[in-house]
Amino acid sequence: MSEPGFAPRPTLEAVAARAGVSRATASRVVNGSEGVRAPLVERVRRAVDELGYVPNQAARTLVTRRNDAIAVVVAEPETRFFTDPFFAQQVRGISRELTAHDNQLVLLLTEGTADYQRVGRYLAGGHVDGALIFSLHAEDELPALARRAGVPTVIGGRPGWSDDRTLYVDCDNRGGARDAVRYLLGLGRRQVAHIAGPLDQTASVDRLDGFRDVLPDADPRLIVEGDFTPEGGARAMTALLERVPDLDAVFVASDVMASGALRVLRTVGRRVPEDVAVVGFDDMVSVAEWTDPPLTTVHQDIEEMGRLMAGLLLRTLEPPAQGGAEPVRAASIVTPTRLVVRASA
Amino acid sequence: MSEPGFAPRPTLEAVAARAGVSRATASRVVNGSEGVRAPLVERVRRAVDELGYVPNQAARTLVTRRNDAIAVVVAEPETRFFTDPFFAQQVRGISRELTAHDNQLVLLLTEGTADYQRVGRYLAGGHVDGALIFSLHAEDELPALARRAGVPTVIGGRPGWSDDRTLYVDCDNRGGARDAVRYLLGLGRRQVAHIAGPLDQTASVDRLDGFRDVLPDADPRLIVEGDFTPEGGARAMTALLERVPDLDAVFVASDVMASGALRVLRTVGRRVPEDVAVVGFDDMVSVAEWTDPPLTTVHQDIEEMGRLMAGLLLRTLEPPAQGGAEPVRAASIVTPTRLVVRASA
DNA sequence: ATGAAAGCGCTAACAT
DNA sequence: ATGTTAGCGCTTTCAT
Repeated sequence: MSEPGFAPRPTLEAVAARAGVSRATASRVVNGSEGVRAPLVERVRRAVDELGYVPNQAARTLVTRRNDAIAVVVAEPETRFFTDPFFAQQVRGISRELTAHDNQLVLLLTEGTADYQRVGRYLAGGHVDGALIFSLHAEDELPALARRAGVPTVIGGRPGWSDDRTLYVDCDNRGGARDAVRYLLGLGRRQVAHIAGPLDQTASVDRLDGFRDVLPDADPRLIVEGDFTPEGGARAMTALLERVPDLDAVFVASDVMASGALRVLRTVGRRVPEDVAVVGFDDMVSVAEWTDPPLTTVHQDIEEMGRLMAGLLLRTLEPPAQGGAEPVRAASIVTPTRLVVRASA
Repeated sequence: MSEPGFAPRPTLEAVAARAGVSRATASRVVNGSEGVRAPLVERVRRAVDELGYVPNQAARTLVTRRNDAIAVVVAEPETRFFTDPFFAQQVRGISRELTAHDNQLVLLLTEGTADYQRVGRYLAGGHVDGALIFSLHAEDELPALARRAGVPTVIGGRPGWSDDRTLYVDCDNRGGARDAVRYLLGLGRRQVAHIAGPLDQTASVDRLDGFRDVLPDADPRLIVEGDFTPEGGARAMTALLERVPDLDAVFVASDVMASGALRVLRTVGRRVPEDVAVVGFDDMVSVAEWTDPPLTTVHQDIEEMGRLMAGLLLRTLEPPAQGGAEPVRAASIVTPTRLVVRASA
């Protein structure tokens, strides 16, 4: 299977020879350029089929400077990437969009900043036409790295700095959080707590801000920082229960953390939603529908966001349409959220 | 960030000029070849740094025929790929091994056979040096496709056909299943059922065979086929309960399915393990430790298998060591399993 | 509409 | 030890 030196792949040259045309014409046919007469097209096509010709991508890239591949860079320990369905759905959206445009997805996993150099080299090496960067914590230098490498980038989630040359796709975290808290209040809850995500990520901060928009005078003890894992959610819930034993509701910044919180609640015998109402965030179906009880949560269309990211990047890559009209500047996207009511609140 | 026509990346030529050497020497330094005198090496290094030179991969690939990239092809709806922690762990092992050898991972997701052509083109296009193929169902033509493309391949899981030119990495499914069933019997259980995986996959068949090795005369009604999802496990459990109400143990072919089965058991009020003992397969920690009760299961080192797959493939790719000795033929690998006892049995 | 020819940036013989 | 040179397979002017 790996015997070296076997059947070399046919080249364009071979196709041209077989079709009795020049390499240039063969190339035109292969790339679907206009202006090759039908019979020739036909002959070249046949030659391609007969030979099983497939263009050599390296050669093509060398001249076109196009890879038709984009990198997905995840600045998060691989553990979380694979454990958290959030990424899964996002990547799925991306993959779909890229595939639809004949682009490949190159996955670059980083296990801490030690890998950043490797990623930098890769991006600068011209392997990919663009990059999608994920899960940035404050001060993350991945985007800067991509910029230095001259690789167009779209970021997943609002970056910590503002600067409108940086494109990103995010959902309305703050608005979604407000909806969640208002809903809880509407239920008549009086002591609403919040389990936040890691506060070095904007999504966490935005959700916390939404919480505060509605409850500006909330007792600070009602707010605990988690880490987007079930264990973290469990720990946070335990802490909350200890500090504010009479809480009657909690808005958790992610479904995954909420699942951990629910577990703790069940363990200590608090009924959900009777004693404590719980609202999550994300609407990760695989989590929210399977918790006990099923989770009321803020829905965001994660897969769609992935698709949007890829679409935005691809658009950025397109040649600046030469119609005299000023090119429509690609812009960041913020998608809406909506509350999905299940049983936990 | 995407302004076209800005700072072209420096070429080797530029580095050579700046260092005052020939392109060849610059190349030697960049690639760490022996036999360049220290002062020159120094000068070239400096030029590289000053210019921020990074080799153009396309150009390099064109001549070396090496991509330093391998494809991971998953023959499974993306949904399952991202939902099932099994893949996650496997990919993680692969990613680690590849990274350690400076190889990139290109993820090729296929959503049904419609995508096979696309994958075939990609493999044949010479984008990657090899492929790792996953989750094959019977009659899957992905491996044939890779072979036609001339791309060395290692398969995850024993393929359905035998032919020892095909390399694969799998765990001892049959032995693990035997251990599980024997353990259940050792507990004094008399009516041991089995929830199998999809029987068009060898892993499922092998686990079922292990079950039968120990219980050759098991009532056929004790065996139900699932689909490696929690829902499938739940359905299978329900069916089992209906057919054989007095069953007192069940060996489930995957932890993920077992989680669904446990849910059903809880719902209908059977205590685990008192009324029904449950043993899973995989030891997917994120699942097995979090079920209620925690799952006794057959452990396989999934991440390690990923690593082994990548290692095996990389070895296949190496030039056939020129020491006169006959090259050690790379061989398929079967890893051991072991029972991990938690609370469910 | 088609062909000839000039590279894209790099590595690897081959010379020196 | 270093430089010269010939491609790798392809796209793309530029002629015709």
